[in-house]
Amino acid sequence: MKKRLLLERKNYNPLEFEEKIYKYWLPYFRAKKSKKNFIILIAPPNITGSLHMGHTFQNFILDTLARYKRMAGFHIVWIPGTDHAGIATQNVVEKELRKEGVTRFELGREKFIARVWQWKDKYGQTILNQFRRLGLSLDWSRSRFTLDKEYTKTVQKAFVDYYRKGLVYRALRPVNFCPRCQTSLSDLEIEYREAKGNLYYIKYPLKGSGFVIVATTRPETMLGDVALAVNPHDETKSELVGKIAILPLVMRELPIVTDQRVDPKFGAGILKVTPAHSLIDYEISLRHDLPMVGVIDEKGKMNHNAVQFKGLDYLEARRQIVDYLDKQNLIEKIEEISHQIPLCERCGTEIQVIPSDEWFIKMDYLANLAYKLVKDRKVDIYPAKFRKPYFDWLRNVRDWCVSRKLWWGQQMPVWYCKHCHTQSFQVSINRPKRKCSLCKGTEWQMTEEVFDTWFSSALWPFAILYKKNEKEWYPADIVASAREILHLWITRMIFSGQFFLKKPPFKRAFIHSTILTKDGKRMSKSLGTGVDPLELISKYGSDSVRFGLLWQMTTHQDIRFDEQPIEQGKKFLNKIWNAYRFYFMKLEEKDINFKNKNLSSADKKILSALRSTRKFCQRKIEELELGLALKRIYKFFWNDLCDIYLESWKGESKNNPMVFKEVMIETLKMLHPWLPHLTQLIYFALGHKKPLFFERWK
RNA sequence: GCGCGUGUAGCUCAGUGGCAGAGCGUCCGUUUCACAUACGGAAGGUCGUUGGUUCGAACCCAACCACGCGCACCA
Repeated sequence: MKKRLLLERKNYNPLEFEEKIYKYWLPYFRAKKSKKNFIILIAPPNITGSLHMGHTFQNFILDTLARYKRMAGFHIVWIPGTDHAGIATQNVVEKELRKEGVTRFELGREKFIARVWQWKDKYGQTILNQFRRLGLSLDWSRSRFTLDKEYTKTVQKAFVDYYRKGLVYRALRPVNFCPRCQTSLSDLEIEYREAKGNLYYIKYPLKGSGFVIVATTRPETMLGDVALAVNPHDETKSELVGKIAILPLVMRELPIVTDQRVDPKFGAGILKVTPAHSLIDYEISLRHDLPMVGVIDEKGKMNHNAVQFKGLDYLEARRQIVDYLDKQNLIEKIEEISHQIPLCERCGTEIQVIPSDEWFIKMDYLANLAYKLVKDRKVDIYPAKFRKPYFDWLRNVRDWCVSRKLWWGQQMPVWYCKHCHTQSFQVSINRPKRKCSLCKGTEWQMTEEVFDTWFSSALWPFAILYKKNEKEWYPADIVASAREILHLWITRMIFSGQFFLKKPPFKRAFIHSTILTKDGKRMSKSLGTGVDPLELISKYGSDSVRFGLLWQMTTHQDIRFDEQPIEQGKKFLNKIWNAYRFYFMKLEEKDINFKNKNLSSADKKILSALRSTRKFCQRKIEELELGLALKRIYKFFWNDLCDIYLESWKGESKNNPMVFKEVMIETLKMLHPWLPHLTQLIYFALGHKKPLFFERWK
């Protein structure tokens, strides 16, 4: 790729060169230990899909930063990887099976997992190849997967460690349960949908005489009622406190208690307490020492506590119970309301809250760790407006349910006695040698439960950046994340890192804006509102797309996607290409006297503009205001350099060729983080043989 | 309900107290020897609304309206 190339072509076509240039760079992306490392923690994409706008945007930001830092003298460490994405991947493969008419249960655990590995081999690579197409400066020789052997071991060890330090417990507690996925879910894996429903006002007779009215949207759970509750400050209800109500259908006696979680303005101002099927009710039951009576099982069917309704689907049970109550004249009225229904984030099935045997991590100590690190600025959550939601979440967080009854994930290092089953367990990586404390048996079986995929993600920085007695790149300088996984991922990495390595896993967490559709809606594959970044790249080239996205980037506002700035990017590439052509032509035409030290006024102006632009950009890049920096460079290039300075070279010119030369190379360096492929190509054409990112910004 | 953010040209957005800006789009003109993916020019705005502070407000303050997001509730 010589000078000739530049002179021959009046126009630049990015698609022609980008992939070749990327291949040329690869060996130079190797991570190595250095006194001046700049370490980036990648967000490993799920193996479920292909590159979307969010990945593209996030990694363009990081790559631009990486190239800038490299040109400021740092050695970059940026290691790629993919996430097994437990429930998400399991569901995609299940969907595939459904087309073949097979369920995962018919296939069996082992065969099913083999199927998922097949999926992983096929699609896990796809998304990484797409990262290459973006031009990211990643060290491919160290790529990791969250389910590789070493990683799994790290995850299991971490759990054992938590257990030994007393942060893990196993409990029968109501949890969010997806009847289709057949697993528990954390609060963060649920989404809500607005739906119309009925609010049933039901008469509960009082012991002695009279009755109270209780409103509920879910009459079928009333068979699990163990109390009624009113707000302690609700004077209109105070004479009820201490009385006993009778649960219709089963005639159970229900004490009437007070609890502040009751909203006196909702419904009839009386809450039926059903600890087995509501998290709030469960909390109330702990405060009042109430039992838990479950009536719905994990398939969403009524269980033996539901007397004559046993075996019915919960919706059918609701219908029959309302029917029964109505015949007994116990329905006061039915109101139509609009309320939020909890759905499984991954499959859309309505969530049931049911009691289930699960493993929990105590959050108070860990939440406190995470809180302090950000409060003391040991971790910079940036922009600062995300600090408040971070603190709020940690203040209110519940214990973390980390067990999942899925098949795809890291198996928990928990062993149950073959005879006593879940009554007796050991927590250890290897098969326990101890005797069972109940039956003295010595046969242990590893549990089929796996970890919440976010439990493993929380250990990502630890697993990929830290190795004892070897190269250590922990902690990272920066991680970038979408807003929606602030708690799911960022927060949990912070306390996990601090807990295990006594150091937070990164110095700065950058929460970048979201790319929305042109009408400000969420981009979603299923709604068909997504824009495929790869299509854009094959239309305009990677540099143009990078330009277009970064051009629109701000740190404080979401982006409404617009193809136009990408188009503008492509034109800009052409403008740059031609500016360098012009430079060549002039140098060839003129017999340059390099000893000339005189500067024209145009020389002085362009040097000054170059300096101030560079200074401005350095400041803005550190603030991650890449959009502002890019706009400034664009303006400098088009107006100061092309419109004024290059024009001043036309005709008779008193400009100094040395200045010309310097300005053109310095400008090329300044452009490189934004337009890496093009600038590298021109750099070659200028006669250089090394990667442009080895140059330094002055 | 609580919190965060946004509202500036047809569109996407810059603009932190001193003459309202950019890119695209639109209209008119130009193939002049780097680039028609270019160049020259033009039209286009009650800066969400109301009030306040100020010599002066797009910018600071208050209230309101609209939109987006997060959290909680969702019995």
